[in-house]
Amino acid sequence: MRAHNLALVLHTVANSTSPPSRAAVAGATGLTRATVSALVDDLVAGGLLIEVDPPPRTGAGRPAVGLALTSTGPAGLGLEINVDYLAACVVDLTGAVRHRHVEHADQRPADPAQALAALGRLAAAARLAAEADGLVVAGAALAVPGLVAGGLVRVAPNLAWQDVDAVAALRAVPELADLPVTVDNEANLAALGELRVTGGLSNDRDRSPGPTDAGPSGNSFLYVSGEIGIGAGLVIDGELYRGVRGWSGEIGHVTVYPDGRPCRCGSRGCLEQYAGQEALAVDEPLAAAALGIALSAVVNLLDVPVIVLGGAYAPIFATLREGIEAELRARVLTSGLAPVTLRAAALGPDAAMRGAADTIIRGVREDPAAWLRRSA
Amino acid sequence: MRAHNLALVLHTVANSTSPPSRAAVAGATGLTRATVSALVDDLVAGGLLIEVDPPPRTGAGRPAVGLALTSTGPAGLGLEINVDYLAACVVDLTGAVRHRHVEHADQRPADPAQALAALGRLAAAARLAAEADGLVVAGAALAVPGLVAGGLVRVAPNLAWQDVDAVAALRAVPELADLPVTVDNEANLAALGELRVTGGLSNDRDRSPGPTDAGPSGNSFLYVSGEIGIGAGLVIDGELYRGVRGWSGEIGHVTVYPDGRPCRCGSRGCLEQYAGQEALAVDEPLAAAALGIALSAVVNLLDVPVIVLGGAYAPIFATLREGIEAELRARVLTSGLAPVTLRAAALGPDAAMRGAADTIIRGVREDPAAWLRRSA
DNA sequence: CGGAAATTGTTTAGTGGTTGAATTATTTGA
DNA sequence: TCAAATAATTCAACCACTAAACAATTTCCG
Repeated sequence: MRAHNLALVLHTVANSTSPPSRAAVAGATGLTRATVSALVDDLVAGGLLIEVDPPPRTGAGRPAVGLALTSTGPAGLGLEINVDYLAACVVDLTGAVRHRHVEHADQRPADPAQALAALGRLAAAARLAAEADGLVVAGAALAVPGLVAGGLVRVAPNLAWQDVDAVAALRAVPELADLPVTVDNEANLAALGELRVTGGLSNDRDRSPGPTDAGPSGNSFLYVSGEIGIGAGLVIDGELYRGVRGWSGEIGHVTVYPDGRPCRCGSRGCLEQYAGQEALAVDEPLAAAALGIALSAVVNLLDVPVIVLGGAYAPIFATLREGIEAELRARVLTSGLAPVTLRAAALGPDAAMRGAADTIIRGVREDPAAWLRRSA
Repeated sequence: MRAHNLALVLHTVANSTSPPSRAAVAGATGLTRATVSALVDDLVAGGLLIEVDPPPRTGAGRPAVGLALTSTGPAGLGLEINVDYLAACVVDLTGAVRHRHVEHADQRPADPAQALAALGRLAAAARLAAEADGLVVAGAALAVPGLVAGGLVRVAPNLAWQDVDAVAALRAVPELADLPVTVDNEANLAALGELRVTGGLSNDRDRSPGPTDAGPSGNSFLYVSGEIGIGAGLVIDGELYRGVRGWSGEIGHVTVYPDGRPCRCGSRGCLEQYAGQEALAVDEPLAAAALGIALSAVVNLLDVPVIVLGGAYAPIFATLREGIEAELRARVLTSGLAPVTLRAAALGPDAAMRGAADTIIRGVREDPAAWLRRSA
């Protein structure tokens, strides 16, 4: 219960636009001022919150003390390995990117061990730089362009990887040996990165206890990442849906034209053949129509109100938009009742890396009690 | 916290195969025997649990007292209105169907008010019969073949309904005036009915605190209901996913052949035109292929491990199976890593009605504290 | 200016619910 | 017949939250 309330308080502070007072937090959470005081004291002592200059005064009464997330506490290490670059970044509890290291190099000739060793060096450097700033790296997450299951990269076609234990390889680096490390699909993590930047702050779920529970749009969207392959990350009410075995989001192999072009996956008419980077370069209208057909299926099945186009789609969003929306209008059953919002990704190529780092700080935010135990 | 633990204990008892003792519940939940004793006493006093004959002895020691859900406590009233019948059933806390009333009659000539009045009479009779057995009906849920939003039936094409306030109509019946009533889509509720009968009992989510959290299949499946239209209900980890606005599951209007047959929704090539009841009667192999294509999209997107075919598909499952599976093998990216399980629905035409009743008793199970307050 | 009102934050007593240990109850087995 | 084993209850202690009083600090208003 204590753990839950600590998270609740932290969450409330994080989602406030201006530094709230203890009393404001109490009002927002429904807890007593006394309880919030006690919880806040713990969070301050544990280095998760700091007291800051009070927000501009409003009326009579003793002046409030503002609360904010610390920028010198736990941090997340976000890593990414992709076809033509390696990257690492450090994000602090406030969500600010504190360090960012990118190394451009074609990874395809390298074998997995080489690539991961190089990434490990990058990660170690980022960690060192972060700790010089007083940050404590709480964990690392790695984004890969492939299928991940059980902590293993099962297959990453564009890297020519198969059954690679990336976590073990990274933890073999001495400077990272003590860090908890996870791996995840690139599109999934990019979706989380997008969530943090756009919808992440206004959390519709724990709004004040209104009577109507017909949740408004909330933080729900499908992030579509157009690279050589096409991946998607589905976020429902602020939470990433990974699928039962972690293999969700393979929108690239949704059938668009049943008897169409053969795909490297063995099937025919996959979206990837019509809206992948190669096809995109040749025929944009075709890509838009194909995307529209596949996305209509998603909306019909899942009632997702927002679709975010990322990766290679983001820069050419304007030219794709109309073609996609035409298909959505025609093919989504409920398009007359409420339209589907289509927009370009806010984050550029950093989305996956940022999302990876975010999973770490999200972990701290959701279970601050664990962090307090650790730093006690 | 008390409320949470009450639910936890009730859940543990409900999901046990043989009547567990208080000590067994304590072991399974991680609570102390003392705490469980106190909680169980409340649940027994409130009429949710009963003490039953102990399970067969195992060794030395004081014999245990078995615990089980009462069959004379709260009950759910499940209602269904469909093209050619009205139905009502009463399900008790154990999940047993205690009463079942079906009235065959074509509803299309009737206007919504007439149909709902007739259903109201059926529901009132069912409630009366249930209360004669000592049951207390805790609420009612209605299944309709249409789109539901904000408690209203927005559109039910096969009933020719539009913006019907079915809840208000039912509560206008004097015998039902005091009952909480909800409405939901037929396929959604049928999926819940299926969940209760098959996967509902073995709940993978609160299994003992093992280290690996790579959840095994769990209670996740897509229920596809083939009627005149085609609807789907998606269950993820034992929970129904309704979509942000409650409009998920419209698989009938997923595009299968982009330039195919025109559909009454205004689009072209919708699944419904190839695997709806009319198309089904004409060309079964075509229906199977179309279903296979649409279902492949679902699996690629959501990584759903199990697909359940219900409604008109259930009786002809054997003839559809191979055609669907061929498409799944070809079109699902991960079909080589783990196959998709295809099976026929276990419940017949009662599925939606049973699922509706189940939502009510699920409500009681998930918040027993509310029930105790009420019966105190 | 000075006191009343307002607002924040802390202190203190009280309460609900859980834990842990000791106790009672009831059986099997030597 | 007594020891060991298992089930359930009792009771004191404790933790975390609540409610209400209180202290601190400001604005408002005469």
